Amino acid sequence: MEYNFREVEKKWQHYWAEKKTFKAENKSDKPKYYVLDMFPYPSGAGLHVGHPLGYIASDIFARYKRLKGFNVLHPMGYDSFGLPAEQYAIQTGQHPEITTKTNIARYREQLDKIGFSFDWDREVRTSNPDYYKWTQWIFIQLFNSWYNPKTNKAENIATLIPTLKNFSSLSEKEQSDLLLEYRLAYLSDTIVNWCPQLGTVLANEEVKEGVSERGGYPVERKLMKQWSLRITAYADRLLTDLEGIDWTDSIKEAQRNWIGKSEGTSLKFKIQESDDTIEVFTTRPDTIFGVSFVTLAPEHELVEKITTAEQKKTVEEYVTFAKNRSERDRMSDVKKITGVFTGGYVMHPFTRKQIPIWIGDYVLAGYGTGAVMAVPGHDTRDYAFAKHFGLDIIEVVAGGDLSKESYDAKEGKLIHSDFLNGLDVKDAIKKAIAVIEEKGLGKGKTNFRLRDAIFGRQRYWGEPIPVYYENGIPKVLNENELPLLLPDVDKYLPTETGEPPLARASNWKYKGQFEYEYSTMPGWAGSSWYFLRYMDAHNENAFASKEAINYWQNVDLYIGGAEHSTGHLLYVRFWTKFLNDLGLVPFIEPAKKLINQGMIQGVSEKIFVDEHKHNSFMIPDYYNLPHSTEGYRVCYSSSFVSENIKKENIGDPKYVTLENLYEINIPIEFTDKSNLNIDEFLKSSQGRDFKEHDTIFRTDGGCFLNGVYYGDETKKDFYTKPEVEKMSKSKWNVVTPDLIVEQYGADCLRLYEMFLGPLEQSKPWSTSGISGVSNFMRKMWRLYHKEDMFTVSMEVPSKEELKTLHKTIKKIVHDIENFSFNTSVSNFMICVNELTEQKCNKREILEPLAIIIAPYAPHLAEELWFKLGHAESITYAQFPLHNEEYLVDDAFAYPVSFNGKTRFKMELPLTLGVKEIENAAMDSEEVKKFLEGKAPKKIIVVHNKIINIVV
RNA sequence: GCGAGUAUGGGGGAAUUGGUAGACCCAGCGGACUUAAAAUCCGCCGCUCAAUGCGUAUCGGUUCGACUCCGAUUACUCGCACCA
Repeated sequence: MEYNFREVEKKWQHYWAEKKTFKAENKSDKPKYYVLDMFPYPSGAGLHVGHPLGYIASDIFARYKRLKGFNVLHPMGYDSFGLPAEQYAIQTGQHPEITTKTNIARYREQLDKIGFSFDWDREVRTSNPDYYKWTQWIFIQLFNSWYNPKTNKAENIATLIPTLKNFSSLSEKEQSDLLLEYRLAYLSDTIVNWCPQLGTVLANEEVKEGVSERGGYPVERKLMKQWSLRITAYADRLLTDLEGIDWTDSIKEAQRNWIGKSEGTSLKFKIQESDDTIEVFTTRPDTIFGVSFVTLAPEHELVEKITTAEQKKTVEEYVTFAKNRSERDRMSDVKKITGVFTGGYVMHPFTRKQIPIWIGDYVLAGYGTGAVMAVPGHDTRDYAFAKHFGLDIIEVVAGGDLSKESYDAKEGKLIHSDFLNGLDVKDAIKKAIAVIEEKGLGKGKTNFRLRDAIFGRQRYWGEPIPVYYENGIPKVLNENELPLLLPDVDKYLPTETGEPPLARASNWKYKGQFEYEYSTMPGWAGSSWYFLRYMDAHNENAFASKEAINYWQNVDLYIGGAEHSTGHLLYVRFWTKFLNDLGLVPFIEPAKKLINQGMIQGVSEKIFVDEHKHNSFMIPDYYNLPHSTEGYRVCYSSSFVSENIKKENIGDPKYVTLENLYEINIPIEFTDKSNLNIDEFLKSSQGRDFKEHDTIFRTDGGCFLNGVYYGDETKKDFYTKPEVEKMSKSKWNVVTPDLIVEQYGADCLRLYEMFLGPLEQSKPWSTSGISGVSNFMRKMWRLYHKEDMFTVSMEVPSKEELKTLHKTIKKIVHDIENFSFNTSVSNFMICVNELTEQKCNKREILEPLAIIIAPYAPHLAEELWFKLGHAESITYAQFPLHNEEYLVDDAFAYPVSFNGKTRFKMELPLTLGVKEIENAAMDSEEVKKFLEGKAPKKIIVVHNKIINIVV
C-alpha cells in the first residue's frame, strides 16, 4: 500500500481540529514556551510559497518543544486594518470589512492545508472591536502619561502637574496646551510626510526613497496638526536594551542606525542687533574657531526675523521653493547645492567676529535645532556649500589639504584655535565643551535621529483615535466608553473640505455634541501589542489578565521577515517598555530571540516583443509567410537576444538587438523548463492580447503565425528567459502552497521548504527538486511495511541499527536547536537510506524515528504512530534521548596526509595512543612508499582526527 | 557615500567551528527489472594534459594543516542615506 497523503493528511487535520490538540493552557505545571510568527496582513492575493517558510520553521520548533515537555503557545491572527482593503473599497464601494473577511477566510483555508499546530481559539484580528478596544485603551494610557527624565520612565501625568509653575493659574486651554508638550500621545504642529495621492500622512519608515512604501506615490513635507507618539523619550532605552536580546546583528544594526544616537554639544550664537540667539547642535565643538557661517533650515522659525529688507524677496522665494520640493526631488538632487544669504549676522562667541547667516535645505528642520554652525574646513557638506557660494574656509585641524576637500577625520592637532591650539581632536572636544559650559554658551547634549512617530492617518480603515474636542481642547474618552466604534460612511474618501473620511459619518458626535478626532491610527498600532492579546484573547476586562501575562511572559522565539526591522519591531519594543513602566507587564522586551526568514523569490519567464511593425517586413520573405501590409508584431525566443549578436549574423533578420525590444512576463504555467506553450498562452487572458493574426513567434528554426509553423521542424521550441525576481501576482510568477499540497502533500511541502537551504537565506523557488523529498517520504513509509502490509518486528535491533537511530537523534536535536532545518531533512534522508540498507523494521528503531520526524512531517508521523498501536496523538509523545554508548566506534579510519594533503586512509583502533598511532603509521607500507626512503621532518597526530606527515 | 550580509560542482546546498572539501537532494549519464511505461533497484557524476597535478570569488599572510583565522580587492543582495 503506497502512502496516500491526501487521505492521511485530511484525516489528521480533522482529528487535530476536533480534539483541539494544540490548545495551550494558561495554567500548567509544564514549563512554558511562546513561539510567535509575525502577524500577516491578509491581502487579496493570498499566500504564495514564500509566506509559509517562517510559519513552517516556527511550527517545527513549536511541535519539537511540545515533544520535549513544554506547554507551548503558538498562535496566529491577522493584522487586518490597512490600506489595500481601503483602496479596494474606494474603487468598488465595498466595505473594507467585507473584503477583509473574505481575504482572511482564504488565508485560513490555505494555512489549514499545511498542517500548522496553531491554537486557533486564540485567533485575534486587529479590526475587531473587542481587539481594538484595547488598542484604544493603550492609547489613552499613553495620553495620560509623561516621561519623567528623573525616574527614567513613564508616569501618570498627575505626577507632572505639581512640578509645573503657576499651572493652576492658567486657563483650561493653556493647561491643555502645556500638558500636550509632555504627554506620550500628543497633538502638535509637526512637519509631516504628506502623500497627496493616498490622502494621508505617513511615518518616516513608511517612506522609502522619497515615495510611499505602499503604492510608490510622491511625498511632500507639510506642516500639520497631528497626533504623535513620543517614542523619542525611549530612544536611549531602545538602544541600550538591544544588547540584552538575541536578535540578528543586521536587525540590531538597522535599529541602531535608525535611532542614530550622536553625542555633541549645543551652542548659542547671538544674533547681531537683536536679543535672539540661534542655537546649533554640533558633534565637533573643537572646530568652533573654524566656523565661517551659520546655516538654517528653510523652515527655521527665526528665518523671517533675521532676514534683512534687501534680502527679503530672495529669501521668501527660496523658502517657497524649498517647501514645494517633494522629498523625492530633494533627495534625488542631493548634489545640487541650493541656499540663500539672509542678510543677517551672528556674533562668534569667542572671536566676536560677525558671521553671516545663510539658509540651505541641506539642513534638516527636524534634526537637532534645525541650524548648524558651518565649518567648511572639516565637514564635507559645509565645504561644498562654501565652495559653491564662495564663503571662507578656515583650517583648524592640521592634516588635510583644504584646496581639494574638507578634512573630516577626527585626527590631528588643532591650529588657529586660540585656547585649543596644539590639542588632539579628542582632547579639544572635551576642553571645548568644558569652556562652552563654563561660559554658559551651551552644554553637552545627545541627539537622536529617531523622530516621534506620527500616529494619525487621514484614512478610514483603522482604529478611531478615542478623542473628542471640547472648545478646541482634545480630551480622551472614559475607559468604560470603549470601544469607540468605527462609524459607517457613505464614501471612503476625504470630504470636499479635505477632512478625513470619518468626517462623513453622520451624527457621529461624543455625547451628541462634541466632535470626535477624524484621523485613525496607523497600521502598526494594532501590531504593537498583539503578542500580549494571544495570552488571553477573550478577556473583556483587560488586554490580558495579570496571571496570563505572568505565566507566558515574553515571546521566546519570534520568526518573521526582515522588512519590519525599523517599523514594527521598534514600535512593539516601545509599547512593551511603556507598559512595563506602568507596571502592566513584567518584562522590558517583547521577544527574547528573533529570526528573520529569507525571502523566497520567484522565477519569472520573459519573452521579448518588438512592437515596431516595420521591423518585421523582412521575415515573411525569409520564411515564405503570407504578407501583411501593416507588418507584424514579433515575439522572439530568448536565444535571439540573450547573447550579443555575432558579426556574421548582423543583417540576418533572425537576429535583433535588445534596444528595439521590450520584455513581458509570461504566466509561468504556460512554460515548461522555459519552453513556451504558444497555443495555451494565446488562449489565456494575457495571451489574447497577442492576437494570432498579427503576431509572429520567432523560434530558433522558424516562426509561428496563425497557429501554423513555418521553418525547421526540429527547432520549433520557443524559449522564454527565466529571471529571479520578487514573487508577485503582477509578475505572473507566483507558486501557491495549495498547488504543491495538492500534488505532493503538506508534509512534502514542509520538508521541501526546509530542505531548500538555510532559513535566513533568500533563495529562488524551484519546484523541480521536490521529487527527492517526495521519494524520501515514500521510502520512509516502506520501512514500516512489507508487501503492502504494515509490519514491524519486535526483534532486538542490531548495533548498526541503533547507531543509525541514535546518531540521527543527536543530529536532529542539534539542528533544531540551532534552527538548521535544512540539514535535519538531509539527516532524515541519510537515516532512512541506512535503515533501508539494513532492512530494518524493528519497532525499537521505527517508533522513535516517527517521533523525531513528527515536527517536520506531522501527518505522516501521526499515521505511523497510529499504526504502531497508539491511541493518542503523537503530539505529546516523548522526544527520545540519544545514547552516546551506541555511537562509540572502536576503530577510526585515519586520513594520512603529507604536508596537509590527504593521500590515503588507515584504519586503526581508537584505543591506540598518539605515539602508538605514529609508530603504526611509520611502519605501514604505504607511508614508506610515499616517503620514498626520506625521513619525515615531523609527524602530527590528532587523536580521532588526522595523521599529518611533514616532509 | 555609510552599514550589514553573501560568494563552494550543471543547480539547491553540506563540512561536528583549524583536521578526509563537495554529505544529502535535483538534473545528467550507464545498467537491471518490464512486451512497454511508471515505480523500484544498482553504478558513475568538481576540473584537467590523468600525476605524489589543480580546485571553496581574487591576491597575499599566519599554520604541520585554511572553505574556516588575519589583511587587501572584486561582484552581487539588502538596509540607511545631506542626521551637523
